[in-house]
Amino acid sequence: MTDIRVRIAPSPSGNLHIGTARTALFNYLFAKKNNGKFILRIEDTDAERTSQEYIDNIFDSLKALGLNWDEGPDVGGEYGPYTQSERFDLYPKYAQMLVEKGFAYECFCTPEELEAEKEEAGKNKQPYVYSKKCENLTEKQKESLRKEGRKPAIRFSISKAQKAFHDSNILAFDDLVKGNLHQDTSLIGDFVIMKSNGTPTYNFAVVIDDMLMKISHIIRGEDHISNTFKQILIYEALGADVPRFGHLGMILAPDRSKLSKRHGATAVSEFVEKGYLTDALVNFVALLGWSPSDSEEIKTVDEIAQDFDITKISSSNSIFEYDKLNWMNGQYIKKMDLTKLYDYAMPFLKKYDTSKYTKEQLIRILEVTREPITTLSELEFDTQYFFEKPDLSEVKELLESETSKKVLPYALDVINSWGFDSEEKLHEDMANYREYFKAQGIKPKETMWSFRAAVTGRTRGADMGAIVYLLGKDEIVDRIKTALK
RNA sequence: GGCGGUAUCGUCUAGGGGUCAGGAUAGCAGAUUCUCAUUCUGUUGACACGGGUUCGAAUCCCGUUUCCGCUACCA
Repeated sequence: MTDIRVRIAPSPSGNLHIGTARTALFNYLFAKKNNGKFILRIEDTDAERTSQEYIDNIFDSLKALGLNWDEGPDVGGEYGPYTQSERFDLYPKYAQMLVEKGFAYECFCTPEELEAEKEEAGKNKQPYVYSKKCENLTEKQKESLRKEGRKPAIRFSISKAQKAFHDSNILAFDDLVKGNLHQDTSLIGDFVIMKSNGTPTYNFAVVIDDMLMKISHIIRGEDHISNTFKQILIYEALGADVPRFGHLGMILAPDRSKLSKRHGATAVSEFVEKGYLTDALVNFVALLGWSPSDSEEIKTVDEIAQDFDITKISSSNSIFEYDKLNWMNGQYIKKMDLTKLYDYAMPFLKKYDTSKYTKEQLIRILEVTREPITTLSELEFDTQYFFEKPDLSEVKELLESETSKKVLPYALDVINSWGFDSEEKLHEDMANYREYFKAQGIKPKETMWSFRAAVTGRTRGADMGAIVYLLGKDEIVDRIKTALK
């Protein structure tokens, strides 16, 4: 059996898209499950849209997701270079080989001529396929065209390849996720493989690269299905082994359109900026199409890899809804190691002067505020009262209530006896404080509402004992006094 | 338009000739807690449609429809 080698080949014309991340994940999982190699190739043929910033973003995002590659531009490998722009000298000779074998030919058509063909087809309501008028040009004709100053593109002859390797017009292959797929290739026009400027087109470059990099399985989005037929024919014409293909359904926005900026975040890095954990992101995105054989949905990438079977992936599109992502992210936040949480959370607390607390105290703050949150970005609001005086406008009414008028002054009376040197003691003291009013018919809940409102300006939040402990006696007294004014 | 793909709760999905069509999330209801949070419990909710085949179809077949993609000298 040949070595399993898969790849992800993003084009650095933007930050790493969540959809690309999912494709990368499935490739990674497939490689891990089958002891294969996962390869990263940067397809930067389109120089105008490429930037180093995007390349870095792709590297960083993939790493953050834990999708480490075995071969790639930075780590190298046997089949480099792994950046397409560094491979430009490779393509012409393969194109030439195809021309010599009769599977490709020079095309001198101008954009205007091509445009006219298309218009004509449109007028007659016929699907457009290239007319092949350059396929049988004589040397003489080519020479005179060249003299006119025309630079030829190279087109691939679909019909010749199809005839050479197949009995009918039908080209079929067995897709790893979709099963048998087929297409009448007489409906496909001869497409350009080398542009007149000497650079390869996508469909040609991928085949050459995948062939040279010995890619055994190509797992990608179903938007590539129609390209697959063209690519298979190129492999065959080149005399290369045809890899296995697997086409994944797309990720759609809730309105069933392509996931785009107007739906919110699209890049992995944007999700991270919004407070999503890469562990949660990767877990969530795996569940779009894949489902675990047991009922446990929260799993690490390694655990998923154990259970992964490309064949059992859903072949339909799936919609990206935040509901479940949010829930899952919350689960990860709740279970996260506290020092790790500290590292991840601090960037979201930039707005505040955190220097008045020790690292241990800050960790405690995070520990007591993490429970209800869904994204790390909520931390800014939820920890606000630890760093700033509370805004009492939202709880004005509550503070003016009868309960508050009894409960708050009394707190001031007894607070000196509270055990501020330990959180545990404070909990007891506050329990007694609640009991005192409970005896007077005020529910513990109500007592705490007033107290919490005075101290934090909120009606809900972290454990009150922890808040009082972390803020300290003087601050609490000061806040209650302010609230009573 | 042509070609290709797709179809199970709102969403992600499991299953698949005879199941109360299962789970997760969201929703709703209740319980616990100092907290309209968390957690826990319960609950609403689906086989796109029309024809076949069959004792029996959500499952198999045919057709329709939906939605998605492709239809470049972009990738």
